Amino acid sequence: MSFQVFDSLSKEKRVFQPLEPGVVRMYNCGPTVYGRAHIGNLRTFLFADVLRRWLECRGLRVVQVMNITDVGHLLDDADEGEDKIEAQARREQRDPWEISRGFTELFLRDMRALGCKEPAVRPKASEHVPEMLAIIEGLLAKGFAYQVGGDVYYEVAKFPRYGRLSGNTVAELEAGARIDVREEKRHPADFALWKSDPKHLMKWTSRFGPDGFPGWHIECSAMARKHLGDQLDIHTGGEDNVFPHHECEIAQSEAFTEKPFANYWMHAKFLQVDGGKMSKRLGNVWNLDDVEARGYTPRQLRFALIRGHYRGPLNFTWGILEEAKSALAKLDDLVSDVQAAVRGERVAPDPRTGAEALAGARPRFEQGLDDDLNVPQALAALFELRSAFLEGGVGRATAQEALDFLRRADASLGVLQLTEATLDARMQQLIAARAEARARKDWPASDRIRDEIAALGVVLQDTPQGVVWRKKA
RNA sequence: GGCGGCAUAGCCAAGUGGCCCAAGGCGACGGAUUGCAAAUCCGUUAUUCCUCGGUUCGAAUCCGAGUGCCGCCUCCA
Repeated sequence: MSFQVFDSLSKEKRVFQPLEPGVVRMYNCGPTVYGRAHIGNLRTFLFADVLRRWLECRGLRVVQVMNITDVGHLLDDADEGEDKIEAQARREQRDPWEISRGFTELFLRDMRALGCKEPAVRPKASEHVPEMLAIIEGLLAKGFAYQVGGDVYYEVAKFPRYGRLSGNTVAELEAGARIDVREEKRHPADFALWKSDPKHLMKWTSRFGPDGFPGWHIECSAMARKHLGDQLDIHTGGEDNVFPHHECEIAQSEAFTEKPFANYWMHAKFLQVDGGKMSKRLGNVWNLDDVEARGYTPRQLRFALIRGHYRGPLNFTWGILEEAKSALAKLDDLVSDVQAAVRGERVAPDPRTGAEALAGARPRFEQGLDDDLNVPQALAALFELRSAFLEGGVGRATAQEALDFLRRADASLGVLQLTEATLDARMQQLIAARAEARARKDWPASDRIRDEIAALGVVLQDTPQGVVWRKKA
């Protein structure tokens, strides 16, 4: 079976085939660091992380590039010109560079907390201005761009494929006619490659003047090209990036290099909160701190956000997080039961017991992820394995193989807890003390100790085979 | 107004022409286990896939119409 991905450009599932055998060049549209990443942002980046992990599990070397947009993301794409980071800086009365540095730090911390693997490169827009200017010059030379005073615009009419990704062709944009006409532009859909404005704080000198700064779309074209070359295998982003951002990137990059830009475009569906768009007004723009303040761990959030298919809508509520927490605890139990069986605890007499269930779960898991990252399918395989082991038991040899499988499952999903839990001396003492109390049938004392143990995060179960303990996340 | 997506049990969520009287999860209910248990286990929980037509030997899956919801076109992953 081969890995299939849904390509939003061709709008069909296609077998994934890297341009260079064995290597995947992947560009993930990263955050604009003018604010704290919220759970909607996080969903998109978690999708990119799972994608990267699965490609690696399939034996491919992934060169993952995720940018940080720290300059150039205009508030208004129709170009009136305030930069989002500068706007935030003005609100906070702080230096824009300080704003972007601060939120970049927070973003990286969130990514680490959520178990996202570190990309090979995290380029910053502000450090790629010369590369952007090089593309702009090239586009001017080829006649795809034109200069008006200190501004440079891309002329969409010159690029016939404009609109292929989003369906917003030049003709349809005219029909829609919601773009403000700016006198100096030749067509309302033309977008800025470079702007000049003396009031700007983050600005660069170029032949277009001393007060220049880049347009929003050019940075990704420039960074992708610098770090991955003219052609990428995969380009990802949130669905809101389809238009205008990615449409414009294609126009810039392909006009400049005369080669197809990305072979596969993958877009994660928007996250909703309480059935609608999250909004500052409703106060439901949650971030990782809010989630933790409610008593949930980053790992639980990760599970909740990757549990559904990335192309399906996800309606976030505190309820689904609670649900995710319960479900994840069951998977944790599966892991610790298998680990115990590997140690020879609570194993079935026949070492091969459970082998059939494992033989069924493994391909189901793989086929799920191979089918455009069908995480729900892959997870179902894990839950089925759990039921089968509980019902029929697991032998020691099978347990060892199952543990290898779970390691692979975790390598791709990043949500399991595979480090073996151990009990410290104090905990062992408490458990022994409780056993003693139980032997004396001193139930009040036994229950008191059990509560104490529970408060320390360990749950005890009395089974016919003795006491089983589990750490609860 | 233009472009696009989605509608499956109480809830979340796979499946996209026969393996489906529809996976998996959460919850609920019943039972088991237990000194007790909020812990654990077992069982039950959609003859049906938004509605109405159509295509087909056969449709949740294809086509048409309708309804509802969502996204983009303006900030946003």
